Amino acid sequence: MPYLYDVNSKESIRDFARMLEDSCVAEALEKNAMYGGMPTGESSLVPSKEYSGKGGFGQYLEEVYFGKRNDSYSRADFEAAGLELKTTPLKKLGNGEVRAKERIVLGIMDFMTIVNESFENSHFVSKNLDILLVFYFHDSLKEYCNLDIPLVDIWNCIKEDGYQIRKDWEYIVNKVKEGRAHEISEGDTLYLGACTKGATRETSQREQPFSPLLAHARAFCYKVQYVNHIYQVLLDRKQNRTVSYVHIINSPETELEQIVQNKFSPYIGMNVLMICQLLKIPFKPKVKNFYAMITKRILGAEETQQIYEFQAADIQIKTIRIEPNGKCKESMSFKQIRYEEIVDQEWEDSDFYMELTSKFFFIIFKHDHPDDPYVLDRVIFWNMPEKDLEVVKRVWLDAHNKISTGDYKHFIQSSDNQIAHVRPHAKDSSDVMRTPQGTFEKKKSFWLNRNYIMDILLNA
DNA sequence: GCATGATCATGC
DNA sequence: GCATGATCATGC
Repeated sequence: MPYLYDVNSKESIRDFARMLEDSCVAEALEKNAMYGGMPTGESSLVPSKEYSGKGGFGQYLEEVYFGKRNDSYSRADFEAAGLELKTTPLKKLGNGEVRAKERIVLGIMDFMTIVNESFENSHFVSKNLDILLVFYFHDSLKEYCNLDIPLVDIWNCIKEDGYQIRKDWEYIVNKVKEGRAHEISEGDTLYLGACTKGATRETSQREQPFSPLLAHARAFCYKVQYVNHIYQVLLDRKQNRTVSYVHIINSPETELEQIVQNKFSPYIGMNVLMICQLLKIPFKPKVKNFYAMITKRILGAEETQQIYEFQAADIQIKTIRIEPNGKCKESMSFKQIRYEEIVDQEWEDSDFYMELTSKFFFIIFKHDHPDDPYVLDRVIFWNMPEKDLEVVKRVWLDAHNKISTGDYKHFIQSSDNQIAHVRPHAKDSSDVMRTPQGTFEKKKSFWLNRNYIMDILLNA
């Protein structure tokens, strides 16, 4: 069969794939026909079998657009060229901004053999060096051939972010080496994550080499935050935009956490007013990005610059205030619950899970007297341990089930001591949101209990 | 106008 | 003193 691309050339495959950009499969095939025919000589948009579910669009694309049959999944998609095809869905937010809808799953981990691999010679690197990304707008009402494809490009994570990808890989593998595969969490790492694999917890338990405990089967993935970053970087390149970044990690030896601690250390013990004076930023603690701005400046970025790692991993900067009694005052709020969306979501694809498996950067202030200004006590990086995620999963499932059945009155409360709770988060009590039942209910959010936040600080 | 980080007000 | 519901303030 004549291909319209050279199966041995990444560039050729990419260029062929790029005819999908700002277009859709149906349109691109028409364009291709004008240039000399279909990739396989076929002219049908109808695949040999019906594809559906996760990965369905990818399989459809391989057959209908690239003229390949999906007979094997373990081989690289374009084996001869060393290129892996990944279709990745996007969604539009209410304000029109575009976000990745999901993580990109990169292949399952074998706990038993991975402990003998080095990063350079790893299965991960050999399989995922170059990935051909086809970003499309998720739309369950459209046929695959009509899905909008705004961006197509190759991502080489080693070239772009090699130092941190390597650290992430080694962090995950080290947990297996320490006999702690069952404690791996997607929140452990910045870009490369370890997401769970398998339908249920019960059927997805695997043995690990250095512990008798079974661990949840896991796959490497690009975390959803990193997928957002990839999309943004590739889009900026396509549109010839340049963004000014300050990189914290610039050699294999640099540790994000260490550098950040060093940069913050001169400011520990100072009150916020003094810090603002030194950094020459106005003291406006009510401004929404006030603490993000302080962080940026302390880490050496100008107002118009971004800290690369914070943006690429979407590290959540949160301030915590400790009162004279040693306790923190408030619970920590998260995004409001979209009642109509949550009922269709699985826990591990939910907004709350994505937020909780981000890395957190806590800026902790305290004061010894209610009238004293807050003093910077310390900063810590944190991510939620796997066992706590399991608890929050129950809170989420409870909310998920209650929303599905139309019960908006009996969510898990702070006093239930389940790490997280649900409570109102709105402009006022008339600020409501549509539900799957077609009614309107007060806007609510998930919150992390303030007791839990205090426990984190005590143990950190 | 809306989302969200922050904080208040009430009542047990 | 704390949980819970409610609301404010600001940026985009």
